[in-house]
Amino acid sequence: MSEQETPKARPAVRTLSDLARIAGVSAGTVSRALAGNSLVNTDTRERIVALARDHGFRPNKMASSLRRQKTDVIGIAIPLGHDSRQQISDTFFITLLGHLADALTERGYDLMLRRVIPERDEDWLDRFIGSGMIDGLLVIGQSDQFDRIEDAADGYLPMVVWGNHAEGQRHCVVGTDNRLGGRIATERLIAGGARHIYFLGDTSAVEFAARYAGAVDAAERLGVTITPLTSHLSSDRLEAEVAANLDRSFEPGDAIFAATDTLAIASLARLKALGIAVPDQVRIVGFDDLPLAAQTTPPLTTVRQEIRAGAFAMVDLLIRRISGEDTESIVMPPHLVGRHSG
Amino acid sequence: MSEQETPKARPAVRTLSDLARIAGVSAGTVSRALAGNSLVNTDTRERIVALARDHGFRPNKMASSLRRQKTDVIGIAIPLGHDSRQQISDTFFITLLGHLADALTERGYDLMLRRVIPERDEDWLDRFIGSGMIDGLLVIGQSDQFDRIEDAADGYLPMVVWGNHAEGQRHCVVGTDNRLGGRIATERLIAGGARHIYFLGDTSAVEFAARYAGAVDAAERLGVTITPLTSHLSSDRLEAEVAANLDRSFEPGDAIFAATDTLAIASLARLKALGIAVPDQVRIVGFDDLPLAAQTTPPLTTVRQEIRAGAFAMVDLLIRRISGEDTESIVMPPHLVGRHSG
DNA sequence: ACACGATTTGCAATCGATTGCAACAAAGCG
DNA sequence: CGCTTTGTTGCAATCGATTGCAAATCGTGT
Repeated sequence: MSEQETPKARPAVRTLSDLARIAGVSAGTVSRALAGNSLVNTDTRERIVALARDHGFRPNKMASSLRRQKTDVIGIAIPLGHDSRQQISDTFFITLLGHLADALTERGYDLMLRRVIPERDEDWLDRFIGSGMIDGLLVIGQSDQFDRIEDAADGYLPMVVWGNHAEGQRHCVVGTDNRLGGRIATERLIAGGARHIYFLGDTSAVEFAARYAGAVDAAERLGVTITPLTSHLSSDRLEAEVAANLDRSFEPGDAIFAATDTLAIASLARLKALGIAVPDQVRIVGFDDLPLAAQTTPPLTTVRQEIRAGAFAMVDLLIRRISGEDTESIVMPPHLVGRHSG
Repeated sequence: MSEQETPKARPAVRTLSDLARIAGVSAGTVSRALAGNSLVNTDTRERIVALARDHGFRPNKMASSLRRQKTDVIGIAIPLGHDSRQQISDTFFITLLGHLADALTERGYDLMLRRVIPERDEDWLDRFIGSGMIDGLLVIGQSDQFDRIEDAADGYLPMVVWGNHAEGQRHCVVGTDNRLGGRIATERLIAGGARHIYFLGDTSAVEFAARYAGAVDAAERLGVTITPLTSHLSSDRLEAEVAANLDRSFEPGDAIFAATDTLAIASLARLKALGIAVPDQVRIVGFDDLPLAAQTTPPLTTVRQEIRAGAFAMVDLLIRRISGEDTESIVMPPHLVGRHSG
């Protein structure tokens, strides 16, 4: 077994200079050859490339990054401000992350993921930016860090944020028109006969606050009562909070607008446990249109966000910002997906 | 607005030398001061630390990594071999990723995520390892890359893999005893009256193959028929494949063992659409015990994997490997969670 | 007053790849 | 044949932080 251990017991080619010595050229030439630089003679280049392959040589990325002042790595920060536990597992964020990974990989970037708990680390944004490890930064969700993000954006161009767009904000954001989404969800409920709407969500996150604001717009305009109920997204609290919030007597005309499909699905489960029929006794509308939303009983009526398109837009904007352009934000329209829950 | 733009229009302290000049010391001293090295005078150190804070100075991590030959970054590779699209969104993998992020952050590591499509990139493992960007590597799922992982493990100690453990394998793995899990799932179905079991999953991934093997063990021993049906996990194919696989006439005694809760939940939805009652006409058992499993109708009977414990174990092993120890694999026992679907 | 030890600081090499500039050779031109 | 042009290659500086070793400072003991 240990004698087998040396199929390639060569001195190990670790650096450009090692390879250069073997090839009988200088390190500079090897560097240029591997970079496909046309300055080197074609024969030389092919010989060097072949040698590199044979010896399994890979240039050290740290050294390269240092010299070029470019890492080909994009940072992804997930602030867990208003909800410090485990928001990373929220299906929506994860789906977005998956698509971002797709888009970035396609463009030749690696991604460096960092969970951030702003309460414990005031300095998270500047630290990440200043580390020199990343060429650009994507922030997934503003959480309650809107102001800090604004501050950072003043001095750091290559940053794009997923979240809500506010009038006159300075950082570049991609997201859904949350207020409009809240409005159409609420209008749907009211059109279905709702007279009293409970909003389930955590309004200290700006995205959700905007959905709530939209709901209030519609409710007030149409003369319907609306009551906010705070429910967090962290998986360890979600069920209990939803249960507590729904432990009330519902009357005809009551309805629920959940800030998130995750919350809506938990509500569905809770109501079933309580023996309350959806949508007959209580109507529910969610937000996101996760794949799961179509599979619940009854299938969930929800407001769709275009996650994949959003992810690709974020990457596109970021890359333009990296090259110096000061891009505008993108606000995507939400679409109501009418199914059977509300 | 643009006049406001310079609240701190100082020359910008970007390097150790910049700060050293301001502090009136040498770069070496600054480096030692910021590292908390006791060689420097306490007064000097405090002065330098304060100065660094005032100027928002952050040492360049690339330079540091290069010099120290240590990056404090752990790579996480997600091979999408047997299922190239979007496996990253599989809830199980994502949950694992979340916990890994927790554990690594706690230990002071950053994480670099890389989706890998081995078909398109033969060299993915050595490339990641050889890049010099990471101090260690976690691989989430062996997919169909078992042999390649074995090869790499011979020459690279700091690597831990989530997946299945095979007799005599050389790479360090953390995972559930999939074969045993498959067995107990199947025994449960048979105890409930099943005479013919359909296995839903993709046996080209070793983890799932082991679950199937366990199912076959139990079925053969107890004289029950078992039929494998190939269903992939990628979100774009999953529904159609499950639908196609379940588009058959079920007879009394038929049951389904889904390799994954995700598949089980999709099956539940499909059977409901077909008007087939669970568990009265067909019993179903899943695998993973995702949070969602408790919320389906009927609640899903499944085999639980301890994801969080597994994630922390992986990180623990990895860190010991980074410091040179050659750790053993960890195989965790699966637990049947009996609910109502099977 | 001098030597010696303990602290503290500076100097300069180092990590490995990249790249501007100079050097050199070969080829083209008058 | 001498001179310019084109094509290749080497040399050495550079990115920014770290660290072994030497040097400087201060204090103390004799």
